[in-house]
Amino acid sequence: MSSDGFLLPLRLFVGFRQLIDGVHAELAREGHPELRPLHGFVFQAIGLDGTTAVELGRRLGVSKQAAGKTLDGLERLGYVERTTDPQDARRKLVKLTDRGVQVLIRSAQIFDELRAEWAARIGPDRLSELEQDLVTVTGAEAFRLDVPGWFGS
Amino acid sequence: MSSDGFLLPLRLFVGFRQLIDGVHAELAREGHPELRPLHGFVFQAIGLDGTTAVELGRRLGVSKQAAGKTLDGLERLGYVERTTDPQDARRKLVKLTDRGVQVLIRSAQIFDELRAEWAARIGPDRLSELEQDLVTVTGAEAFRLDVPGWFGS
DNA sequence: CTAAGATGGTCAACGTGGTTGTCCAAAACG
DNA sequence: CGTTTTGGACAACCACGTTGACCATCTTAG
Repeated sequence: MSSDGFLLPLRLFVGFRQLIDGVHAELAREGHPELRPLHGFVFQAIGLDGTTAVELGRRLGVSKQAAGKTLDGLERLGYVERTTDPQDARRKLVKLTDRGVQVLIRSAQIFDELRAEWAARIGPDRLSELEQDLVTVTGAEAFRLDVPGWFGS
Repeated sequence: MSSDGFLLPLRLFVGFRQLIDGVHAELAREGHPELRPLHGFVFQAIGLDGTTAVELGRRLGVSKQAAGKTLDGLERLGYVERTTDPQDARRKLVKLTDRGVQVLIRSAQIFDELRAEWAARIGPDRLSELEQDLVTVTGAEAFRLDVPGWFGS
């Protein structure tokens, strides 16, 4: 049985999904039930300094239109706001609202908590090794947000 | 900077994606360019014994309709065939064609090869530990195929 | 044995997400 | 200046998953 090689991607994904689901379950409990797994990465990509739709698309590896649509949703939910750039009338600066910043901070905290749970189960040293090994193996590749289209047909 | 906790899910996903992309790049090179990341898991779930659409949906954590649609695509591509069950006229048995079985076997081989590359980079012991730790942490949770809907809004 | 319920499959409608193509206004550059 | 590039938005399109409904068939209870 060569299921050895198959175990690895499976477990990587299950681990990923458990962490993401864990964060969003807690966020939902704290008043943010509308947030989807995708949104966490968008928040992260926007950051505290804000960006533009085009730049966001670049960071996430999707088209500017896709990034724009996602921002539309986040804006409707009140996590993001667009302002015009006084220096450049073409650009619209996208910034997190207070509510958005709160989520970003909370997400980081919850991720840390979940990481601590992992550390408690396998030991902090093993977890550090695991992280280090993943970085070594995967290199500098960035996160791509086009998961739906990538995964599906 | 609490990016520690955020590093973990990111790297898990990047690793997952690199493995999946690696397999499908190679499969594409070998005459299966139409296959999508999703399909590998479907093949695995169908297995050498075959199943039905409903059962497939159960295994993958999606509705029977979604499973049926995916099978439609795979059938059109010639990787799967449906036959009627002589014991039960309601059921349609889904089995991999020869071409489908080939892909399943090749996928396993390529996963093993990619795993070997990882082992070469971080050492076989560290890789085994990594796998073991992931299993310990993630438990018995199954793979869910509803990634597009799960991830997106 | 028949009637009621459960099960397998398919069709249709809907919502979401991403993509390409097109267009326009504002900047940058020659 | 005029031309090219850039940021943004609109539209059409396709893929995937979901729920709801419907039908045929098997199972089971009265």
